Amino acid sequence: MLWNEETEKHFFREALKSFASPEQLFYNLQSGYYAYIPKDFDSEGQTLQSRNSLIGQFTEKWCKQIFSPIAEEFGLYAINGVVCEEIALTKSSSADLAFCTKNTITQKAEDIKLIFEVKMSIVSNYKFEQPDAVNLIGDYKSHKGNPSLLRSDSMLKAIGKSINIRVSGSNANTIPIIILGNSPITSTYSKKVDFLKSAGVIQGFYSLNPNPTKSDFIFESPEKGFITITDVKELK
DNA sequence: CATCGAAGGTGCCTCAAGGC
DNA sequence: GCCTTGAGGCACCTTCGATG
Repeated sequence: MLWNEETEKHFFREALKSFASPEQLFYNLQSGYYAYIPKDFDSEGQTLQSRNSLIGQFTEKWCKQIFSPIAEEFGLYAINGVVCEEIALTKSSSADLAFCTKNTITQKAEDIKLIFEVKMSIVSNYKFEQPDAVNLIGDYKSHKGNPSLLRSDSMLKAIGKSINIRVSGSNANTIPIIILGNSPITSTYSKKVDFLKSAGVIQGFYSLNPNPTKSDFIFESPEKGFITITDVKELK
């Protein structure tokens, strides 16, 4: 299964059940608990920070799970947090996910076959009702937050990290880099992702969320530098 | 045990472009 | 001309790992 609203509800339910308080996961507004600030709502001075790390770790593990069977078919391991000093993957800035020939965190460059950078977050908006109900109240166009690849910051971070790998030495030249998101991109990056692909810097930006909204969205870029994955077969 | 730095993803502010 | 919309950039807070 690719990313959908159930995935997001699952994240909230599991986090609430095992370790997180509602205040860590949702905005606590006067009218209730919200995943994002709905448009036209007052944020009441809040900027939620406590969810960031949690959703970051969740999405990186989620990507590992969905890619593991594919890696195995190629005789490779899908590993989170891969370190390889010679291509700028340090302990503090490791590869979110990578396909490797050996099942270890620290790798030699020649054993890394594919690098993923994960840039995913909660996409739609939800309202939490005590004790454990999480209900969809709108897609990403209905709230103030820009999820995943729709944020310029996220695109710049992904591009910057990829360039950092590319300029670290000749060892990094032949390893493909894929950016994984769960939202579309903005129109202003459509041509840029195609140029990054043709220039050989980043081999693709993939959205693993087939239905981010019921209204219009950018499904793919002209040269397929950005694509929306619609089933697991296509992903392979 | 304390400190520091980096990465995680959020809302706010500004400004330019487009619609009327 | 004014108003709306959206992209870009910034500051923010939390967490975690490395280092002293």
